[in-house]
Amino acid sequence: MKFEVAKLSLDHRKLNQSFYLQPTLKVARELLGKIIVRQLDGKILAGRIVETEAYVGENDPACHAYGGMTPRNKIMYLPGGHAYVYFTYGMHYCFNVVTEKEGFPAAVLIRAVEPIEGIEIMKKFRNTDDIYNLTNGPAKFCQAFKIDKSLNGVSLLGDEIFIIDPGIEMQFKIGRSQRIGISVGTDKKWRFFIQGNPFVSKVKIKPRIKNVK
DNA sequence: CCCTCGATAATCT
DNA sequence: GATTATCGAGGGT
Repeated sequence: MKFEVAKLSLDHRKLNQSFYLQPTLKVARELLGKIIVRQLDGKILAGRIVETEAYVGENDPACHAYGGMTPRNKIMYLPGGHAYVYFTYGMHYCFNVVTEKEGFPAAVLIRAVEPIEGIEIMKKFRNTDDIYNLTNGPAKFCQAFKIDKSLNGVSLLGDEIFIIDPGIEMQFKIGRSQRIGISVGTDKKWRFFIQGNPFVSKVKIKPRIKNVK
């Protein structure tokens, strides 16, 4: 049947665990151009990853694992190749790819993708027809792909959500900047994106206000 | 186009 | 009690 053929093809190109066990900054860069696939009720949603951010270990003050393990961040301590999904600002989800070996808490935040398949479904989930506003932000991507905490901790080698190599050479320049929306760790340029791609998020560097009474 | 601000609740201290 | 790896509405330019 049609669905099985598609599934076999996707399995063939699925990134394996050794990819995710690599250093987080490398994974963050190499995820650019890869295709993230969500299977939902027999339907496929897919998009090209165009923007990522790295969060690396207990010494990175912007990483959720800064200061050690908590109930929320324990998924980051799993071996690379798991999904880490968290809830923030009282209404949004963010999706991360866990990286590196078991016990080392690190992950890559998927900040934006370019819609490829299932675009009409994404428009419904996002309640907009503007294709440039579907997936150009970490919480927008989650809403478009129906990602919530039920995916927290699932394996990226499974069928619910995974990443594949498109198998064709794509030429692009990688841009980098400090990470977005954080108040610490702003000295690290650990945000990566495909330069010139129109589906990259609109950047607003958060103004630093500290010690204000 | 731009910028400011409010929403809204899990999470951690 | 404070903060938050965000987004969209609203109003000004």
